[in-house]
Amino acid sequence: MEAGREPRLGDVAERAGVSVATVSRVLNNRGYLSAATRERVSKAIEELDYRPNQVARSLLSQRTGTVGVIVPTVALPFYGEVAVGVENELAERGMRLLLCNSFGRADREREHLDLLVRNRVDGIISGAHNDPLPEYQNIRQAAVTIDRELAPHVPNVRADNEAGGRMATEHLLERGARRPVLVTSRSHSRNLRERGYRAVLAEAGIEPLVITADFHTPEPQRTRLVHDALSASVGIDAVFATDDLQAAAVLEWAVQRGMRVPEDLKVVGFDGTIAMRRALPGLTTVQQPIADLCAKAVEILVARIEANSSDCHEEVPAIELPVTLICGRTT
Amino acid sequence: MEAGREPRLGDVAERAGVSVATVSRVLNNRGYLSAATRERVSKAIEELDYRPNQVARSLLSQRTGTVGVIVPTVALPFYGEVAVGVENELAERGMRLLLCNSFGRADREREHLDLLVRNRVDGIISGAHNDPLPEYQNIRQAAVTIDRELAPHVPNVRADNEAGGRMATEHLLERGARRPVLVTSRSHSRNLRERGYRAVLAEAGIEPLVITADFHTPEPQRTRLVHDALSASVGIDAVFATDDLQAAAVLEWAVQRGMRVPEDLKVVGFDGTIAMRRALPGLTTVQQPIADLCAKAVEILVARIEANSSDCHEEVPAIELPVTLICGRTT
DNA sequence: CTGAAAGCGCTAACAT
DNA sequence: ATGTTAGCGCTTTCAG
Repeated sequence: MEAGREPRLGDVAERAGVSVATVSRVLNNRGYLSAATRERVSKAIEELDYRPNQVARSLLSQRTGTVGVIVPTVALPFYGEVAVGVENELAERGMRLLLCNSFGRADREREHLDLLVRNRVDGIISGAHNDPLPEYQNIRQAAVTIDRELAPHVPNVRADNEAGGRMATEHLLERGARRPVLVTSRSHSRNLRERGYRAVLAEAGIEPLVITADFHTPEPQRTRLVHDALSASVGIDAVFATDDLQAAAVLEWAVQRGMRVPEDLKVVGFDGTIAMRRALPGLTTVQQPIADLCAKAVEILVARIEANSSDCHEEVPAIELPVTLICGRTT
Repeated sequence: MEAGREPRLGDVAERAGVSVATVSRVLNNRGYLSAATRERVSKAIEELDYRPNQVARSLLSQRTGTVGVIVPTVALPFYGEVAVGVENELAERGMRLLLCNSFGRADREREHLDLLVRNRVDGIISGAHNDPLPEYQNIRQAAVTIDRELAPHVPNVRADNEAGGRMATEHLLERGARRPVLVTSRSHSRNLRERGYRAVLAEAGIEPLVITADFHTPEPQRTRLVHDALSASVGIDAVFATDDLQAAAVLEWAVQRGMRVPEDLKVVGFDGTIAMRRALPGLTTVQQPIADLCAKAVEILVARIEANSSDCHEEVPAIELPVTLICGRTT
């Protein structure tokens, strides 16, 4: 065998004194093999430190064993944890994860999508956070979203956001809040955390107050946006922030104004990622079951890959997993 | 063309009434083409929404355009940001990123490494945090590490950790600290942040005090470890934590003991990731130039891939990039 | 039980 | 200027 080159099936065959077909058979444990050849081939594989070329296998099998994951950015703890969760589930199945950060930019997501198709990934998990791309219609691979509505026929796995919104708001009222404000990324009727918040306030006869600071606004503008809006509001005594980083901005505002938490201001966040729980252990938050979300998403995706039916055109209801309120010192 | 199948070069050729070679030529813009054929082929490509099969291309070109990234876990902001930085740099070069989380477990890293080789990645960037694996010797692909010593001939890109340790410690002394403690993951002579800390204390004639809580200890044991060690020490008035999450644990300890920060206890962290700066905007920290580290790492890796010389066996000095002290309210 | 050969989708000689 | 063909490394009939 020539040096400086990855060993091939032929190298193993030569060394073991058999044909490539035989080597392939012991590799895949298929067909009848005499114990003697099996032994000799295994030894040759070992000695050459041979590893099958997955590229060649993929070309033949029409399966890459690779899944593309598109998220805004794994630099944010929630998406980082999602990537980890998905990677774990895939690894258990011997599959791999191609990482795509879209930064909430449609053009980036489009490019990534194109690249994933060219690389013939078996499936795509999207947690991107911009408006649905029409390009998703043109692709043949299976797709599943995490916490995102993409299209009626694309399965969406998410936390029970509305229940989470209700729990957070009810909790604030129970702790004596008179005027809980919502701080969220974007306000609209499909914002389920907002819907939970509004439902509870409606029941309590309290006027809602919503502050928005888009997810993808660069710092420090976003923090400034939140702080200014909070300062402009009167009689605020509690905040439900729809993610923990927004909650952090609220806490910072309170510190700068010399307000005591929770006496003067109560705060509840959302997500409860490992990183944020370590950064702000005192924060009351609604924890998403991220590992479960990922497990479910991968389970569904793999099932669709194996079904291989591009005719998955029926509508599918969203799958919602339960959240947990974690009480800290901020309420 | 048959339905439900990705279009192939042959489908395009048939539609355009030319041979596959001609289609390949317009795709790669190689050789002589008449404007007319070029036109017709482009039209066929467009109409079929044809995308070249990268798997087939890789098999032929012996290049996958894919790089494996091994980190402890992108759920932690520092590694999440590294993954984003690397992905960005790769995307600019039309390359892709295969994500591997090792969780500090040697067996996971070994499995990932094996998988990456089987997938014939062009190169590997490792930021894993356990002891160097001997398996790295047996692989032919180019490798670069970020903030990790792997082997003398593997380039290591990192922040100037020692200078960072010095800056943090000097800053604490300037602010009036008498007894700054070091809280770190593991204490040893190659811990450069610790070295910086010790150097400054030696110059000031102060006895160092080092508390360790391993990076990979699961919660809540790690936090408990830190808190107990802090409580057991007397006369502490300042802490240099070698990462921001450790710093958060220290801040939490101070809160629980009713200590004021920075009056009773001054704290400096390390990393300064976007997520942690949002979570704890008040924290004084030594910021790593993560984007620059990634840019440098990818630049070196790509150069080595293109050199294609498996004879990169010469020793290479570590590349250190400057850090920045960010002053917050905790000092 | 094992080997020879076709072919996965593409590119690059080599022809014409 | 374009077509024919071999071959990238592997799996899988089909023979023997």
